[in-house]
Amino acid sequence: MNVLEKIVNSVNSFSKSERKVADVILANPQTTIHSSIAALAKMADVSEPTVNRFCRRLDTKGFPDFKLHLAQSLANGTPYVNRHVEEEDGPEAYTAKIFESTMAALDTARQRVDINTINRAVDVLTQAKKISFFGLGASASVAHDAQNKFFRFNVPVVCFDDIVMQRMSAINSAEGDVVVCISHTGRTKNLCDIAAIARENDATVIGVTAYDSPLAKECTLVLSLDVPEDTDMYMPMASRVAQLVLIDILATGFTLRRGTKFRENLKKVKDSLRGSRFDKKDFNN
Amino acid sequence: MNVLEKIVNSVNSFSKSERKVADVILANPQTTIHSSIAALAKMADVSEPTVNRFCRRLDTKGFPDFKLHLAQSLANGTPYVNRHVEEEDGPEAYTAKIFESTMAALDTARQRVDINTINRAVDVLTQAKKISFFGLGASASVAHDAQNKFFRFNVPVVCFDDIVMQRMSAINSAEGDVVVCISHTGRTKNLCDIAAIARENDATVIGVTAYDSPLAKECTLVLSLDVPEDTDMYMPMASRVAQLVLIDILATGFTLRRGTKFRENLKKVKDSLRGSRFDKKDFNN
DNA sequence: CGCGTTATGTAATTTAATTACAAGATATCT
DNA sequence: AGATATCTTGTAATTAAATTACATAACGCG
Repeated sequence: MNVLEKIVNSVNSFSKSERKVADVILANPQTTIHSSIAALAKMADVSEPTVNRFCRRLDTKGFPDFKLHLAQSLANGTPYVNRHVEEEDGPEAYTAKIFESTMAALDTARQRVDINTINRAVDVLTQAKKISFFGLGASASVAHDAQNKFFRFNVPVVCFDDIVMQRMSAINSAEGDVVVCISHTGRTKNLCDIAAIARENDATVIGVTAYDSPLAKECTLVLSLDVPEDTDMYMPMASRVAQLVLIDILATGFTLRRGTKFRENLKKVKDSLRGSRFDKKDFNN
Repeated sequence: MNVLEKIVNSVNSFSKSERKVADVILANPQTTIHSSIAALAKMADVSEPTVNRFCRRLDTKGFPDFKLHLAQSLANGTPYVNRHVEEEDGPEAYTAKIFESTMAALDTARQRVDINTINRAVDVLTQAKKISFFGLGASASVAHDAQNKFFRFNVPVVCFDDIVMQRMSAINSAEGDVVVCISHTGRTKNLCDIAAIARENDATVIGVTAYDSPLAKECTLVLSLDVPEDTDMYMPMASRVAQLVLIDILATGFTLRRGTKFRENLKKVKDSLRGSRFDKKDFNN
């Protein structure tokens, strides 16, 4: 694990003064690696030995060794760490934290996602007679987004964020149909029911949800992300971004599988939007 | 240029002893970063000042600084870059590329976003009598997501992805109302109209859109992201993720501005979801 | 071959980091 | 509540590391 993450993770096992050191380092990591122990101690308003003890607590040999590790962390591909937003944060602070936490979450997701399952999901999707995306609450917007993407592929795709519609749709599903159920926790009862109903009717059910959750058990294929979420905010943020990226990946896999001539079809859809736009370049939405 | 490359490049401009130092470092770079100047001098069979001079020749402040640079080189930072998906990419390749491109986009967005505007947007939102989120196409799901977030704050919030509804809503807006228009390009004619109508009716219009676009011109406040987009896929991907993160930031700023007691209210909303869930831990959607 | 220039090493100095210890704070138990 | 133990933290002393200043050696060139 890299030192930056380690600091963030063990932030509660720190003492008051160590905490001060951690804050200063996290706030200006670049400055830290070019500072002496004395300078850092002064910035954090603690004594030099405290800084030293802080370094040792993180399993480094001492301050110079700590700086080395820190330098590597910063240079590494994962400079982003999940940092919690705090009460007294100003706009710069929370903006930076949210961007960084999201990037950190995506990095984690990338490492944990199972490529084989993705590949199989793409397989199933490309052969689907009909694709349905179901989500509730925050996951509903992910489902909508998925619909927007797959709709461009000229395949029958529906999306419902209404339990009754979802239920009706699930009951009417048949072999060859693919149902994608999206839920961060995988514990939304209604959605579990939908998944079960769809499977009883021989549809293939793909779950974009937590590993080992009740919903996961109802699915044919589970794409789990297991992204750490900032519970302080009481809102799904990073997890939902990861879900969206996963959808992007499925959509991309889909187009690649369908080949070049299919891509031309995509371009046609995009061009069709041009009429609704003001001139200059071309682009979507 | 990283230090390792620099050593290799300037290997012929070195003196005999410096060359010895370079050889030792190139042979065991990992060892070097954990050695003292004395140890390295001994390994290279030169004096300590020679090592020091070697470091300075490479434009570092001295030996410790050189070790820092070397450590960073070794961490071989593959920072996130926007890598385009290609026809022949397999599942691992396109999965990695999409994750990385998205992270790169977020990184760009973070650097370009204007904190002042964010702060002002949060200001306006906290004082809003009513908040409306409008988007079309792919941006509609971003608008939905925003609604889902702000709805938890117990403020009057609406979201329409239908031009007619948007239009009616815009016409009925009044001073103190805030309208958020979301569009990647900012060239969707219908949305520009909506923004203009809302402003004519004294609403504050926040645009989450491209800088200097037709839509931007109609807005009171413009939050531009200017994220590079992979045009090959003909789908908005990274841009929409950046928009979502921006919404997260606005929502976070909102809750922070409203203070602690308000956060308890948020928790209440979250807890209310519990009944619809299977047990174990608690979380959203 | 001798002079000037550059390269290198030795020893002194300075700077930085660590250790040892003591005082203060905090928790725990009676 | 008070006393004792434990954990934190800081001050001062010590040690280690790096840098500088200077001297000597190697090398190139007329």
